[in-house]
Amino acid sequence: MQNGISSAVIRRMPRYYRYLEELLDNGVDRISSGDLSKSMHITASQIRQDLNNFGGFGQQGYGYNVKYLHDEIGKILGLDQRHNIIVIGVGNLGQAISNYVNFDPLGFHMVGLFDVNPALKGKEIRDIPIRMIDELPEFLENHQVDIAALTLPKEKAKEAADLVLSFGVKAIWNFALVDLDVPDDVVVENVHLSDSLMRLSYDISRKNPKEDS
Amino acid sequence: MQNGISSAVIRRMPRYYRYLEELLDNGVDRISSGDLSKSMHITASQIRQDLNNFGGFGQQGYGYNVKYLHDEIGKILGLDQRHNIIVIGVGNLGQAISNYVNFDPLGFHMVGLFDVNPALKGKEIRDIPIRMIDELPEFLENHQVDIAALTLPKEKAKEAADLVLSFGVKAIWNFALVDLDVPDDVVVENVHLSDSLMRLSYDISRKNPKEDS
DNA sequence: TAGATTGTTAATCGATTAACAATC
DNA sequence: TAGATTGTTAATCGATTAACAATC
Repeated sequence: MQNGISSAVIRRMPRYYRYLEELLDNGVDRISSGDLSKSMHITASQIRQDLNNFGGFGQQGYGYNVKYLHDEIGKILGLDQRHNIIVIGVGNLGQAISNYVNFDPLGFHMVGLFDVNPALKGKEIRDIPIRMIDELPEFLENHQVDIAALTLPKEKAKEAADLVLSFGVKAIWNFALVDLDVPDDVVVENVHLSDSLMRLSYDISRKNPKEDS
Repeated sequence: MQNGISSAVIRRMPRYYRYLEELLDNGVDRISSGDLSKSMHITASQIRQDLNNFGGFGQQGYGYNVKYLHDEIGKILGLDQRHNIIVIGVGNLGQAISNYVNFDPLGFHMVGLFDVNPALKGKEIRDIPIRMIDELPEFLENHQVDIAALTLPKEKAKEAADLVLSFGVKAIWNFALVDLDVPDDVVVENVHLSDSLMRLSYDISRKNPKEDS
């Protein structure tokens, strides 16, 4: 029931999870905030503050047990629960996401693919058939869908969002270049690739300024 | 030579750009911070503060000229300059990015595709042939490359990064799940899709808590 | 001129860092 | 026990919001 934890903290959690996983893979079984600090380039203070938003996972004089902390962060992030995902818009990006196998071990599973393009009908990606978008309502009524990934042009993204929301989907992973207005109980996570590219471009000009006055 | 502008501000700039573009498309030619505030759900104060980091683009009593502001933000983000991109790792994600046409109008152009998989050799995406990675050094010597997009497994991402850096590439668009350590004059923009999905998952649990205590 | 809205300074709020007592 | 390192409070720093004089 922990509420109101700042999004700055949340943004760092998956990164902790990743580092801890690597430590696990390397057979490290304990780590101090000081050592983690060095490898992550974050202050030890921030690490301890971040973790203590969720509970005291460490032990004075010892540090943190890697496996335990890893699993606890996993639970915080909801990775102990299964999440079923449908992908709406099976263009290049939609296909890439559907094919991406690394999501499965984290509990995210593709269960349905939808498009408007009849040429795709019946094709399969990792054994999942591509369905036409008009089959979506029936599908949503008969399957548990936790997340809808929107990988379609922005003009169509809004209606797709409205459609899935009207069938009770509560989470949208939005790759379309629109900001979706959704009710309070729905969550949206945006992945705007061109925004990312523009920030990179900004940093490039800043580091290698041409002749800006 | 504007330096030290906070990354919180930079993170918002592409979004302003997008909203202004939409206003332009709709034939709107002036906008006040108050009106923009309403549609973007940001305070008017923040909008004015953000913009004034770069200069006074508005006019008292009038607001901002949409076309002018749009173009100025474009310049700030470096969109007035051409950026040549190579994609290393032409798997599903690499193909998706290579096919994404929306980057071109922003000045980002794919100029080379590289992979290790011989089966891909000679295939083309949008008229760009896929080359083998051992052709990369020669390519870098003969072509202007501004950005290297790394869309390959994390084990290979580090060596790919080292390789392009040794040939003078100064910007990396990193989709691999590693944090790259790079020299000071190199910029890295990370797109970690699974991090994004984990944040979404966190928000889902927060809004619809199961039986957490 | 009167009204509107910016640019900018000052006030508030929140996030990061530092310090240290608690404790394993 | 002595040493190490956490959890947590206090201090600092930075970002957001509010207010208002400047000015178109």
